[in-house]
Amino acid sequence: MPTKNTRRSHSGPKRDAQTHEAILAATLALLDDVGYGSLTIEGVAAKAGVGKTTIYRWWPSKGALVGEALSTKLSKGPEEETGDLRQDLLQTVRVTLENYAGQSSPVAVLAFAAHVERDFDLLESFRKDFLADRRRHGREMLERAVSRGQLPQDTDIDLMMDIWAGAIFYRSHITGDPIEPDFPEKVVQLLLSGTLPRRSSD
Amino acid sequence: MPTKNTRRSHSGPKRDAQTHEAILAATLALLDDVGYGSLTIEGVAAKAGVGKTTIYRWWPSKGALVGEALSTKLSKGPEEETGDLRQDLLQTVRVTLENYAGQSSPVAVLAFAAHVERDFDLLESFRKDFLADRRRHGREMLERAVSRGQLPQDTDIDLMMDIWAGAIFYRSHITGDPIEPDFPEKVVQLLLSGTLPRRSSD
Amino acid sequence: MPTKNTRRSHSGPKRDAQTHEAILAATLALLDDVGYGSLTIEGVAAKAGVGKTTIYRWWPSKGALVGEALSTKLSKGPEEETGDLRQDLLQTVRVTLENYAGQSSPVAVLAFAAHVERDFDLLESFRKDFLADRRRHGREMLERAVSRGQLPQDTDIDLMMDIWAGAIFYRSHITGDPIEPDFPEKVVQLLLSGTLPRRSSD
Amino acid sequence: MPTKNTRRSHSGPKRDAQTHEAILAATLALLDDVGYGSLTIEGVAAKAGVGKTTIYRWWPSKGALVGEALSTKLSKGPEEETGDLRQDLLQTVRVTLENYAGQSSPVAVLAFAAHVERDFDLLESFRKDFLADRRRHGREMLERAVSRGQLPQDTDIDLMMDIWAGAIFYRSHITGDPIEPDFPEKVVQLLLSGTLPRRSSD
DNA sequence: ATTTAAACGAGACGGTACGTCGCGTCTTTGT
DNA sequence: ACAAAGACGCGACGTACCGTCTCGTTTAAAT
Repeated sequence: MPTKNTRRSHSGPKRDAQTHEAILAATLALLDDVGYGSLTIEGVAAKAGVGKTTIYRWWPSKGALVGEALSTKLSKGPEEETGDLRQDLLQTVRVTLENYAGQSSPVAVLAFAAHVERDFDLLESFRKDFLADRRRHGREMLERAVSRGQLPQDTDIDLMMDIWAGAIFYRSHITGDPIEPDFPEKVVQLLLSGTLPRRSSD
Repeated sequence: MPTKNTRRSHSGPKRDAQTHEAILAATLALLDDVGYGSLTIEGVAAKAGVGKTTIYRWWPSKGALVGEALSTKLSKGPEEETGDLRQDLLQTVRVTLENYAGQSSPVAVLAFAAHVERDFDLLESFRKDFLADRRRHGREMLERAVSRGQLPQDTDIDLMMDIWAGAIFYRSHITGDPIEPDFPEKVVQLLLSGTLPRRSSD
Repeated sequence: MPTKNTRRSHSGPKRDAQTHEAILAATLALLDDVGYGSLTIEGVAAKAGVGKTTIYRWWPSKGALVGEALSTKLSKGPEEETGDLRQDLLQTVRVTLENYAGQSSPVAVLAFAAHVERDFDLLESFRKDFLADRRRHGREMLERAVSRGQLPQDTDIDLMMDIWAGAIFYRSHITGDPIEPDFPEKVVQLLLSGTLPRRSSD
Repeated sequence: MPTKNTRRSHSGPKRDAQTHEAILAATLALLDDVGYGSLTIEGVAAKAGVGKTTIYRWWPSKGALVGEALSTKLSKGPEEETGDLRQDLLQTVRVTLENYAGQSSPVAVLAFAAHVERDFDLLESFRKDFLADRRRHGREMLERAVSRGQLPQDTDIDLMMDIWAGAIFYRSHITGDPIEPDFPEKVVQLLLSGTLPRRSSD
């Protein structure tokens, strides 16, 4: 069965797909060029060759616009799962690293998150849509590891995710220290075995 | 007739200590009320009963002003050290938690950090002064633990600090999930022993 | 003894005279160039090399700005009076002609009047200040003529003024017919003696 | 299936007479409500229940639309002529008074005239069609009076018309003074006999 | 004790961007 | 097929703050 078009009687959004994409592209370009704080709707409009009105018609605020633009860029997780906990964890950490510290406009995530904190509506959709989508894979992967007995029944999955995401986020945006290629391995090692020496083999 | 003027100023540039404090206090108050993004120099000046000029005389930018205001609020670490690694770590994590997720204006930290990312001069002093001051205690505490043999020689101290600070930062500012009272214990436990079950007692 | 505030009447408007004049000049220039309807505050600001804010600080609306600009251009009446009714009337009609149909920005008067009709505050000041100032001379001149017996006691002075001003206004702005040099004489002649032939000499 | 649609129009361009009238009616209604300056095409379209496109299809500009709307409201002159100059003049002045100062949307005439001054095409048709139509009756009436010897051969008919129309226009739109019921009589008296006392009877 | 130079409050200034409104054109959609 | 509905690029609106710049007025230090 082809279209199950849910549009009722008529009209619908009627929005111009090309224009829409031009706006998102201009937004991402300007995030790279000038950063979130200096990004202006007028600037996006000019760069996209579009009227300001068109932007305001579809996005209620700069935050919402940037949020959608970032959504199109950030991965929701690796595609495959090996069943090997350490390997799967490593894959997931690497995706997070790419999302939060990759070369292309990662800086904006911080400013976007900052902006979002004061905008309740946007905060809702940021957490419900954006974040939840990107945490789902990791959560399910860990849940499977628990059910397979690779992790204890009482494992705090949220804590694990906050630790790896937080470490990446904090290092890349707050301390600014370089993130070495073995950073994901180290994080995974610490997550699994901690820092203290083990009596027996690891 | 005794002066009702309590001013006592002296050193270097003739700046008025009362005025200075009124500005910082107004800044902190407005951070709480309206957030970093909506904080304006004009607003601070009005709230402090001060001319804009006076603010611009002493701080080059909104970021610098907020940075100094936050510095006066955020702790540099616990005063004492027990020598018990787990206890000392717990104390330090709790201070970080208070700094980043305490009730009073913690939100601004995120926005401040976001702003700072595009302001190179400010970024420098933020990392060299503000952050380094607040990381020094934890680093030295961990270094002592290593030298006492409580932690392996090759312990990645920066990684440990990024993990606890990042977890707190990420949960309080990004996911927004509640932080339970046992959160520091859980973080410390994971930092020390990881998630995997140990063969022998922990 | 508390400080008695020595500030009493000072500060005042503190406005920049040069800027003020540049704005009025730019306004008059643009009235000539593009007309009242197409005159924009942004245009005036740009031409005067001034921020929009400065204009809005001192004038509440485009109408008020144009009103003041026109006030500086339009004469309040001839300086001298001969006592010869026909001559004095002629002088006054000629001033009105120059005001309403002179080469420099007379067109704007019509549009200004049109705008003013929907702006009650501006209408008040237009009639109380602008118009009254420009009608005073004619009214007093005619009153003196009445008291000298040159005109009947029951002369309707307002009607006379409306007739000559209206004729000029109507011809120059509504019908657009050319106004010949003898137009003032013809108006004065009609005002004094009407159109019908007189039994005796005129 | 027979149409229950009562629309019947078709001649020339296929324009819908009902729609056309609805637009003109909405235009007049909005002229009264908000005035010429605040009248918008979008407002007319909304009030008439019509698409903007339809308006733009038939009228090139707001001025043209208002011009046509006003044309349908303003009289071209009294129907009968008595041959008594004073009476006929009085009738004509009264019609002009009703057109320019009557209760229904007279204000718009001024604004329309103002707009028209900068729109050359519209100005042409305003003067050639609208005005000429409404001045024809007065002109012909006066010409007949001249040919009957009731007025001198060299009477300046245009001047007479400008004087009564101008006086009405000026008083109602510029000075704003009230127009008493005997205003037409006074104007006619002055037009015919002037202000100066006559030696013999009037 | 008086002078003097700074720091101060106030706020005007030239600007930039805001978010809104209406323009006149062009496209889609439903009857 | 036509016209309503309305999206579009555009330009001006009037507002809020920016950071700079005079203005007098304190006020503490150096005469």
